[in-house]
Amino acid sequence: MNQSIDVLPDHKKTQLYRLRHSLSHILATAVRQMRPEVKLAFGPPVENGFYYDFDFGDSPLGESDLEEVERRMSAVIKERRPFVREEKSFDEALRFLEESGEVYKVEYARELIDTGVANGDTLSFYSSGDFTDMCEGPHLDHTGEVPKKCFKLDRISGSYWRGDEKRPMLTRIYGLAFESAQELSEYLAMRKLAMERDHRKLGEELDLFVQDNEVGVGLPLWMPKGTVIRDELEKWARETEFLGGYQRVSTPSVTRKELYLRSGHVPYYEDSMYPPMPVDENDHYYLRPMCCPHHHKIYASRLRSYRELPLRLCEYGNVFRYEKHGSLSGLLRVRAMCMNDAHIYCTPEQVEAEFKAVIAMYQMYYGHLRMGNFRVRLSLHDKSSDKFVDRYEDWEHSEDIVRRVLDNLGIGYEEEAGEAAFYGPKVDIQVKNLMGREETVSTCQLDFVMPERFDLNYVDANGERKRPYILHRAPLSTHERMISFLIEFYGGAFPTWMAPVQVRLVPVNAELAEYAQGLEAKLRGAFFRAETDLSDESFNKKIRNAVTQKTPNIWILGKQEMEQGTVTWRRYATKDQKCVPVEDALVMLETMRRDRAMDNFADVNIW
RNA sequence: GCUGGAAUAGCUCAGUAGGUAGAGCGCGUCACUCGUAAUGACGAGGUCCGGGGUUCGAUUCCCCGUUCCAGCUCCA
Repeated sequence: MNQSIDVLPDHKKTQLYRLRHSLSHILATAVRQMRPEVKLAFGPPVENGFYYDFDFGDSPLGESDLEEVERRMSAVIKERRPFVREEKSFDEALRFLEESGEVYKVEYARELIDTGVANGDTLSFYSSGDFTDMCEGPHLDHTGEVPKKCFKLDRISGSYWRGDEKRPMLTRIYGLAFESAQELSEYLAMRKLAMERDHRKLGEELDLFVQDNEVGVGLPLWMPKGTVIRDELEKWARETEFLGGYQRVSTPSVTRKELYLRSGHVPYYEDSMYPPMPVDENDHYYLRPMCCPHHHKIYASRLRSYRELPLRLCEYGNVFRYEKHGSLSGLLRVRAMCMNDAHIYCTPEQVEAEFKAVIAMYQMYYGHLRMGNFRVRLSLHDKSSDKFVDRYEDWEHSEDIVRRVLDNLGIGYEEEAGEAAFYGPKVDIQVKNLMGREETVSTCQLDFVMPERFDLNYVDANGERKRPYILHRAPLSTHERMISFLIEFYGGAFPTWMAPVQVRLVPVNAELAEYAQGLEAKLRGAFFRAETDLSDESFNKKIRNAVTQKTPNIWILGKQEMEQGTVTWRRYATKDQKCVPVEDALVMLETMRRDRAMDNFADVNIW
């Protein structure tokens, strides 16, 4: 969609870029053969391929038409049509587009001209055969340069013109394209493999969570095994927060409207909240979409001295957000979630150090979990939007603070305007899931608005009342989102400390059952989640079942082990095994649990 | 919320040119008692998503709804 005609950046000069861009023109050429009346919108190259947006009016193409489109594209490629660039003056360009009825192109051309993005006094067009499109290029020399079988139409879906839901809904056709047939098939194979790790699929297979229509959409039910993972994360957070000087609080999930009028969430974010519940005569209650106002109220419950600051209040709190139906997805986007929330109230002098400490905590968590596949986004306000509070100097000031913290820590980040919270800038950890959809996992926000709205203050050393700053932070995100990413990232294989079943005891035959159960009791006595396979299955099948469930540790018990007081310990991550005396094995397990060893990775040595 | 697609056994899916359905896995029973990824036999499971319509008859065709999937939008 980025069709600015500035000097071409490097990535646009690559052969792959030209290939994908040319294929989007070839796609449009084929589509126009089938629907001569079609109106063209944007058709850029994108990651893994290209797309083109069409307005089909009353005769849309559907999924079943893609095969024919692809056939026609191949025919165009065979014709070796040259791509010819032509510059048209502004007037000429507009006349041409208007005459061909390209209303979307006309709008875009006018915008390029009006905003001065079009440098010089011309707009460029590319023609290949009878198809001409306004386009900055570059393209292949001719359609015959498209390698054989290097592309595939992938999906067809809707998209709004200019990404604006108030404007017409267009039809977008996505294609995959690579420089060779082999790369395409490799990509397809990779994607197929990746889908095996889909948290929705694994969540069901591993019995982690379910959704039930009678309960409601976007309201997952956590099964016993999934709850183990939540509990372990929470336990870790409690320890980490205790060491970080946080204090735990507990606050309710429903609240009077008054609170959200004060915070400003009503009316600004009312659309994203569950509708209010009428209670008593004139009172309305909301399910809370976040915990902050409750924590602010705890802060405000009495006068605070500077000696108490920073005050760090934390809570794994349930929050409820009325997300749009079509955006719900597994655990990734839900309407009820449990958030690793905390609010830090501090003096202006303390802000930087506190922000730094929070970022350090993020680095610790992400480093430990080996979640290296994220980008850091510095989310700033956007002056042209009315979504943000209107306090220019505070924005500049607080954005500087956050930027400075990131710079000092040497953290690479990308700034994005318009992504801030309405009350302040934030640092977001952005992670892509298997489908390539990027979501914010964790966020840390600097808030200069709520202290005033809630009239929060503290008494400084001189006896004067001052406004504190507030940091909002959620490094472990919500259980729902974090665990959805962990499932996919780990392929469902959790480290021992988080695993629903930590040790699966597999007796070689029925005679060993009693011994196995004794060992299980011993493990459970030491608070390990151990299970014995007492089924009548073959030994091979028992191993297979334990492996399929991705149990991190299988303890195999045969006659020899019983006699020697050992276990044969098979690791999931490596398939290695080792015979270990029972007492030693217990100590090793204790160590793994204490250190939260990431033994789901093969390079982690546990013996 | 919007556009498109889908919904058949617990799961993955086949099928019926309109005459109420089948496989594999899983589950149950029995036999087997087994040393590192699937022992064998038998059996039980279905309002073919829900509601209307057309029809002698609808899982199949039409309409409406629900849910799921993909994309768009949104995302404190």
